[in-house]
Amino acid sequence: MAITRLDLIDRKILAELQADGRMTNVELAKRVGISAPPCLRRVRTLEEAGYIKGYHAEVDARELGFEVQVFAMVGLASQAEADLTAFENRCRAWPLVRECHMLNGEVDFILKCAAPDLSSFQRFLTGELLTTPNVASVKTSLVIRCAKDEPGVPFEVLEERLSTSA
Amino acid sequence: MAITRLDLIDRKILAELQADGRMTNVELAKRVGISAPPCLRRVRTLEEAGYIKGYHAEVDARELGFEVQVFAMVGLASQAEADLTAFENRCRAWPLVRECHMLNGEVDFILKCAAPDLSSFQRFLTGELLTTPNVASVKTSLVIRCAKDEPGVPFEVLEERLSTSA
DNA sequence: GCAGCACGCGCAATAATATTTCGCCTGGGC
DNA sequence: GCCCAGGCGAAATATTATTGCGCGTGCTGC
Repeated sequence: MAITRLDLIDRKILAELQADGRMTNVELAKRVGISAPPCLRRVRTLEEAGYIKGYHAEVDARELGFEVQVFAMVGLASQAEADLTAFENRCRAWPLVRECHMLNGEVDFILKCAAPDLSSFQRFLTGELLTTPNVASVKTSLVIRCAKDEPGVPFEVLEERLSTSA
Repeated sequence: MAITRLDLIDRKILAELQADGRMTNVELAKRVGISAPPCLRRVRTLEEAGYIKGYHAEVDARELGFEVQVFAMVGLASQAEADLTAFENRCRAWPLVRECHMLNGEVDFILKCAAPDLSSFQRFLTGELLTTPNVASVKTSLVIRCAKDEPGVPFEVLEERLSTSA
C-alpha cells in the first residue's frame, strides 16, 4: 500500500498543493507545521515518487471561447484488446476529447469533450468520431450547467479512513 | 467576446500555465518571448480577470488509495429549478462526488466520483445517493481504465480557429 | 539497558526568482 | 505633427528557493 509510506505532513502537503498549486514553499511549510527546507524536500520527494504528477493552471473555458462541453457515450463493435487500444489512441489524438475512460456496463467508453460551439462539436462528431472504424454507437449529452468541478481526490475521505482504521 | 481581449502572448501564457502551472516566471517569459516583468504583469491580469481560476497539483489518485472511479447517471423525479439546485447542493456537500454536470437528454445529471474501494462507493450509493429525495434513478459505470485525462481546454483548437477567421 | 546508526528537522548562508521602479518607445487620437 | 496612454525592458530590491551542516530522536543490535 503506497499510501502508508506517507505521514500526516505529506498528506497535508498534497492536500494543500491540490487546492493551491502555486502556494509558495514558505507558506506551505507554515500551513503544514514544519520549516521551509524539509517542506521543500518533501515536495520534491512526492514529485519524484509520482504522488504529484504535475501542476496545472485552471483556466475559464467559457471565457476562452469554449462554450460547449459534451459527454459522449461510445459503444464499439469489437472489444478485442487491439481494438480498444486503437480507439484509445484515436482519442488521444483528438484535441477536443479531454478525457477518455473505459467503462464497464453497456457502454464501452465515455468521452468528455470541449468545443468552441455546437457546430464545431457536430463537425467533430459526424466527421471524426462517427466515421472512426469500430465505433458502433455514440450517444451525446450536452452539459447544461456545471454544479461542481473539483480536481483530484477528496483528502477528507482519506483522513477519515486512516483515523478510523488506526 | 472575452477572448478577443487577449493577444497571442496572453494565450501562450495560458497554454503554458495550463501545461505546467509551476513554471517560474522567468521560464514562462522566455517561452512566450517577452521579459519577466511584463510577463508577470500579464499573469496577474489574467488571474484578476478570471481567465485563470486557480492552480492545482495533479495527484495520483491510485497511489493515494483511491482505487475506484465511477460515473453515475442520475435521473430526478422533478426537474423544477428548486429541485435541481437542491440536488446540486447535495452533490457539493459529498466529498466523493468530484464533478456534477447537468445534462440534456434522458439523464438529468452525470456525477464523477472517486472512492477508496468498491465497498465505500457502494456505501455512498446506497446510503446517500439513492436515499436522496427526488432521486428517481441512478445508473453507475465503473471506470476500467483511463486512456486520457487532460485538464482544461485545447488551445490548439483555439489558435486554429483564430487564424482561419483572421 | 546502552552504543551506534539512519533519518529528518531546523538554522544559516547562498542562489535564484519575484516584484517594484522608472525611463523609453510605439501607436492612436486630435 | 504633437500629445497622451499603454506596454516594454533594464536595474534595483524584496522574497523565495535551495544547499550545507550540525543537532536531536528513535530504532537496531548487542
